[in-house]
Amino acid sequence: MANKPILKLERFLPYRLSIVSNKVSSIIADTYKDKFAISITEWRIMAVLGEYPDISADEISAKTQIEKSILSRSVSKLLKRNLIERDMAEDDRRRSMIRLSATGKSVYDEIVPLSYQYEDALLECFSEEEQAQFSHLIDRLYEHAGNL
Amino acid sequence: MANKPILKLERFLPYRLSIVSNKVSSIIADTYKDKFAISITEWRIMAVLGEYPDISADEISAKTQIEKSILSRSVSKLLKRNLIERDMAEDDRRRSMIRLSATGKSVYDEIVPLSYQYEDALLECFSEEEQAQFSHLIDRLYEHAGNL
DNA sequence: CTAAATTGGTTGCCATTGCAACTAATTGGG
DNA sequence: CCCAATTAGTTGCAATGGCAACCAATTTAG
Repeated sequence: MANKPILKLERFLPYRLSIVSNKVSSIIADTYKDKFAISITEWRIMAVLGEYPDISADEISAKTQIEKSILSRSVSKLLKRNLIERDMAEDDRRRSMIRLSATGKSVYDEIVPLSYQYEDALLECFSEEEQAQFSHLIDRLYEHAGNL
Repeated sequence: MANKPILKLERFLPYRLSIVSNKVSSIIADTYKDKFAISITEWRIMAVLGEYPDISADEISAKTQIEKSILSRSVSKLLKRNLIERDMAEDDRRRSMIRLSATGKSVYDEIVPLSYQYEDALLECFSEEEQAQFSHLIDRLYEHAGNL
């Protein structure tokens, strides 16, 4: 007769990964949600723009893994709130060039330290060595997951 | 003058955690989505029911971290598809007692091995020792994140 | 050149999410 | 007892997500 295993959900690694990731993301989101009314998606867009000013929607999409329709709507919203600016590329009038506005930059400058603070607080449960290990393992897992 | 750091999103741990977790979850979801038309949420419900038959919606919610309104709707859907069964508790007619139906159980029995297979495949990029380490670190991170 | 294919971005539409308000059953305090 | 508070679950509603169809600009092939 067939052996029928059960799944221990709370020990299943993909599940634990998801739970911890969601918890971390939602705590972090709370640090800027209340103060600036910015969503996770919007923050990710602003974050890459802080690092790479004047990139196109497609490039933002590539860097953040945000799907292009979602990105398009988020960009509209951020434009309306004057947190970012956009104009079209000279050489290709389909491509947009997006950057943080002055307001957006000042919001960015406030959120970045908070984010690093939270990351530090989160990782303080690990030793230096464990932090490095964990970081490395996450990178490898990500790479490996891509080839499945 | 103020020192204004930038955020390297792709190296920011909460971000990497989220990306890898989403990738893993979505790959795993594909293994049962096509064949059984079951969503991640639905699968989690079925998974805990396979492990703990005849528990209430509230207990499912506690074990899966699924918010109760979402749970309620998912349960309705699973009932309609005859994947689960429900009746009300004798001693408290508000509380439901939910379990997998025969059909649900057979679906469960098909998905569980696939899940374990995927987990193994995912973790094969780690040595035994690294797997144990990673698992342990995730648990600690989860616990620690809870106290922030 | 010009028509077809590709690319960058937007929009329509429907499913999912999640807070808040609600109903109904149960419990607890006076 | 009985009324207020709590608990289990459902539903309304607005926001978000994501596929697919679409438009317009650009590139490529013939």
